[in-house]
Amino acid sequence: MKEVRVRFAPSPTGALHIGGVRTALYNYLLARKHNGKMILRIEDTDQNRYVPGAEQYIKDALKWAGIEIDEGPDIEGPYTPYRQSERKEIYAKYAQQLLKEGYAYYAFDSADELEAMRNRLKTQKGANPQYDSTTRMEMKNSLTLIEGEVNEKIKNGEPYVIRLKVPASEEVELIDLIRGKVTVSTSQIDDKVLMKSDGMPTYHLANVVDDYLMKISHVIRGEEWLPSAPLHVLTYKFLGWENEMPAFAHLPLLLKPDGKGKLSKRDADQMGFPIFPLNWTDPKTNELAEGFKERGYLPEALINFLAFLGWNPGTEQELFTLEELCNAFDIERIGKAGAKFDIQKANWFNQQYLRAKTDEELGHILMADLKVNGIDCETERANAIANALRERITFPKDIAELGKIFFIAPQSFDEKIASKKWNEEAIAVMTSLKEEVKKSDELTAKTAASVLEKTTTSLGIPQGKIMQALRLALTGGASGPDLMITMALLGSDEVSSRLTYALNTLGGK
RNA sequence: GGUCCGUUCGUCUAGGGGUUAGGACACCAGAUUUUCAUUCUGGCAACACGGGUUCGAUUCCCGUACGGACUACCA
Repeated sequence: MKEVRVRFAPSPTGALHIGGVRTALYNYLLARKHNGKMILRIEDTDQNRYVPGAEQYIKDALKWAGIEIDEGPDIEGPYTPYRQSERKEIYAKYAQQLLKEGYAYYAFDSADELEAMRNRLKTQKGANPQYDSTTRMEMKNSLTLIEGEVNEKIKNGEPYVIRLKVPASEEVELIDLIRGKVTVSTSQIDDKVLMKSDGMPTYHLANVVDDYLMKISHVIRGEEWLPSAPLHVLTYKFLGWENEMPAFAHLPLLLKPDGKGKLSKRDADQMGFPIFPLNWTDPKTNELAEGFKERGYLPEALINFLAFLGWNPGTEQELFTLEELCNAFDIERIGKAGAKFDIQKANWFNQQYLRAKTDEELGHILMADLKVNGIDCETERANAIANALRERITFPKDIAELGKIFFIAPQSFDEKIASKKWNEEAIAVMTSLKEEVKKSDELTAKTAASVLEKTTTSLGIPQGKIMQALRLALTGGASGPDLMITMALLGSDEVSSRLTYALNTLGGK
């Protein structure tokens, strides 16, 4: 089998979209599965849309996601350079070849002239106005102008583009690994611009030339490229590379969570979830878009989630490490239909991966978060708190959020619970408990339980009736980790003082 | 409008000519937890529609509907 070489070819026009991460991931998975190579190619042929920092962002994002690049802009490889803007002459050379062999032609039409042509054709019923075999002879190009005129214009520096001369009516066939055979008539394809007037190639020329030169074996890209894929096939043929053509796989799109359509930043903003892997500040508007990373998503969780949006292993295993994904991945098992982006499922994955961490790892996160707020905590205690909280967290920040009760005594109390549970019985138990608790110097979950039991039985009050009140007094809230563990973590002095405060504030004596 | 692609629970999906159409998320209920969460058990819930082909179609074929992508000197 031919060496598997795949490429992820983003355009540095802004932050990397989450859908782009998935495309990169599928490429990476295929490469790793077959011990092949993953290539990063920067498609920066549109100088107008170039955004400084975007390329670095893309690299950083892939790195964070765990997607390693084997060849790319700053990783040595046999087919440098990997930035298309640095390969201008290469494309020009192949454009010349096409020109010479009659597969392409010069065109001098201005933007206004093109628009006029489209407007003229639009009025005709059902017609699809395009620059193609039916219209090219009415336009200003090397097919309609005499040779001398063409040379003159070029010599005079008149702007021109090079267009592909698409045959009038031929069936172009393409085998897509996901969709099977796709057939399109060339009558539906227009004479696409290959070289722009600024001397840069368009995507259509550049991707074909580079994929061929870089010996790409599989082109895995979004479904939005499917309509132009036949054009690319045609280009391979005209360049004489039909036999070396890569295999194509067009991925289903990531759709909006509700309604239909491609997932966009707007949707994400509206639904309150990120769309970019990392924080991104738009250099034009200075607007900051929070990334998945900063929001607290673990890369392994996001990757696992993304992998399952459009692909599945056919087994009932849901949790996959990146390595397991590499082994299990199979293009054949990619679905055909678009997948709606359900952030709840992503949250679930995040929870799974977060819980799988050790107390030490979680404790470390807690300590770091506390430090930001000027709170110090010993490692051992942080680990114990992490352990108590581990089943209740979805994001790393939840540990500090839920764990702050261990460092900050409640100033106020949940009124609903207070009115419901803070009664005479509760007051009696708390009053007694605050004294009893002081007697045991080492408060553990076990001793806390026995002290509480002793107190309640001596007062003849069932424990269940005052548990909520106790939690309220200790934490100010109605939910949290195991109460006995909470007491142990607080220590007898703190328990006692919080009970005192609660009695003073909520009433008692 | 034209071209291409698609359509199994609310969501991600498995399956595939004869199945009680399976799993996961979410949701709901019960159990456990002397509290909330966790956990466990259970429940709700799907083959877009119409024609064929066939003994039999959710599965194959054709239409229809619906949805999406594309339709630039953007990628």
